[in-house]
Amino acid sequence: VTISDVARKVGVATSTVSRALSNPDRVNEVTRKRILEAASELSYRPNPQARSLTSGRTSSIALLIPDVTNPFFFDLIKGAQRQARAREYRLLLLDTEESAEVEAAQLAEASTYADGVILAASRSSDRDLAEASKLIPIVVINRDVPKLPSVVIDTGMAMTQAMHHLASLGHRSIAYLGGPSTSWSSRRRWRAIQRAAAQLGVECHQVGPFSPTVQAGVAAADAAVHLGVTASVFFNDLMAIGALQRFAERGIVVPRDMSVVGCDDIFGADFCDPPLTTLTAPIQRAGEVATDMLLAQFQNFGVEAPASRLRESLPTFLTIRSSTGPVPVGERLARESAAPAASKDAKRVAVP
Amino acid sequence: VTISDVARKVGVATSTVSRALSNPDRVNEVTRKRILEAASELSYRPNPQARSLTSGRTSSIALLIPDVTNPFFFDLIKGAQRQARAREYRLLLLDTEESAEVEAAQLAEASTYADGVILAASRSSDRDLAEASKLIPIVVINRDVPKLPSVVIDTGMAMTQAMHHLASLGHRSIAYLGGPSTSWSSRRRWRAIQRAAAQLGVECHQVGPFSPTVQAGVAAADAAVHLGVTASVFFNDLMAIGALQRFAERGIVVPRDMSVVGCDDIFGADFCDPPLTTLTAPIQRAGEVATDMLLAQFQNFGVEAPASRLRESLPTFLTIRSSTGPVPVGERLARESAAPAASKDAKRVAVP
DNA sequence: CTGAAAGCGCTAACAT
DNA sequence: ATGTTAGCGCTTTCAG
Repeated sequence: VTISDVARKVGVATSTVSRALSNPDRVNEVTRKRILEAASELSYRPNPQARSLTSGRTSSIALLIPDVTNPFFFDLIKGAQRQARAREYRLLLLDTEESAEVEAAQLAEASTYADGVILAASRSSDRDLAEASKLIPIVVINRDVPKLPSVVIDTGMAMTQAMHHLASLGHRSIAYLGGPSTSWSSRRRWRAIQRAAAQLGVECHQVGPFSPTVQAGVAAADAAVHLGVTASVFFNDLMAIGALQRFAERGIVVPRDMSVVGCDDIFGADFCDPPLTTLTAPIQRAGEVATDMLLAQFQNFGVEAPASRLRESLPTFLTIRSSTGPVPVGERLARESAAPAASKDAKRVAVP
Repeated sequence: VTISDVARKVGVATSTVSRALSNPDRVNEVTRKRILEAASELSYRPNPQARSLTSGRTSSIALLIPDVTNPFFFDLIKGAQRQARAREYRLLLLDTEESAEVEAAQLAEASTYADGVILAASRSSDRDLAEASKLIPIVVINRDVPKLPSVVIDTGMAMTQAMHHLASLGHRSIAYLGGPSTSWSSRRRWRAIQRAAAQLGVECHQVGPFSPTVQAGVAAADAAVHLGVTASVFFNDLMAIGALQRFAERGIVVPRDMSVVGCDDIFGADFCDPPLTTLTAPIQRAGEVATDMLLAQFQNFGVEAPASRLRESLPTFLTIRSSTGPVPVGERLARESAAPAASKDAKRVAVP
């Protein structure tokens, strides 16, 4: 059942039916009513393919994600899905498998069947992204590319809070277990840590890179122990959770022997053992905002262009649970006498 | 850049280009090579909309899920996404918001832009599903609809194992905290429990329905306590995890005072406190299999029809962790004298 | 406000 | 093996 079936039934031209459906106000109210009625009687459903062939719009957006099983992205998907649906767009889910090449390929392909792309935690270079953005509107999440609209979850403030929290508990030597080397977020987090550490006069080390997974958290835990720190800040909750298991395995009691800080507050962070002190990120909101920004780019209905912002920054906050605690007094004394003039400079330690 | 640009450049008809791209073996090898070359020089990309307009195929399938944030579905999404990609299909993700109406609407719409639909944990009636399957090929997951291809995760065997496990630990009174009343899976689980209970001579009660969420697990925990059972089997891990938190809150030590069994073995089941004894389900595999079954329906390339199976059953197994343990001897004696002739019949208890 | 007509980019008979 | 010719279902000028 096509548009011409409806046209025939009503006794008008197909173009009138088309208008009645797409530009309701450019057609007489009475005829429109008759058309709508006939359409529903015939249970007519417009063919999206035909529509996009002429209009150029596909009413769907693509969400590119490095790994769909990473719980961090669940809420992102949820947010994007919800907002897309609210705006009558379809959501295509693409997994880039943590690979820049796959990402580029998906991006190019998506440009043929989607109106826009949301790119989460992109692994591509700025150059490639700029290039791709000529093909199709893009919004990046947790990434800062010149000229590209982005939404970033800003962990800076909360990370500073976390460092103060640790310092106030007596920690003087802290490790940052970093994420993938291609991760813009990880670099930012480390910078925030360094800054806070310098200000607080605590020693901090970066170790990594690690894959942002539970599995890698196990290795990261061992690295932290090897460094001899009393507190470890992990790139994300996934790693922190893996580390928690590893610490338990090695008889290292959290938080007595080691304080642990995660990041993101994903599903599970509140019920692991012990519940994780972490940086709570508005992930779902990020998905919604990104979707809105994307749609704003191709929905400028002559509206007084609200000068759609190019960069939306979402704040995080520190959630203190049970994985952080005070440094035992005995240990603190021992450490202080052993390292009377702890360097104030942040150090970078590589792990093979 | 369209197909005719390529045709002009090579000096052939558009149809030849089309063939070279779609039916490579129906065109001379030399010309095909020249066409492919020209295409890549012009960086030609076929227009999927135009293609589907004529061919009728859209190269995309839709995955309908009651709630994208439910971790159970993460792996399902992963499996479907992966397999779709491998078969060069796009995956549209649709959230039905646990509602039969939304599901029906999405299903109808999807039939206009997708080649097929995977329907996970459908909330619709058999009748509606049969109706919908006339519009578009459907594969259902965890559901049994006459004539519709399905993949079910069969928890029956593992549930029996779990009951044996509990019985061997001395439990004689067990609660099943059920899922949504529309959940086919929940009904099946209860049946398996009843059967095993009868065989083992243990008393069992069903309580519910509950929403399959952490939040509802809290309420379910209280219901289990109220029943005075020594072991609770939850519809899924989400509920079990919520219950674990509630038990801790109320000072009920798991597994000393209460044994807890979950279902699915989702992300988190292994690191909650205590780690959950649960029925491990091959969820990702289910997503892959469902995708395969769906694609098989419209990819019958004249192949000797392998009589594609209508029902694929995936086994689960019992994973014993730390949330189940023996009934304390004192308590067992007390119970036995208090209820010397415990009923062998399963009882259903409603909770307001 | 409505109709006629010309495509959008591609595929699929049907010819050759 | 390739070219010709119709469309697929819809939108969109351009005329009335």
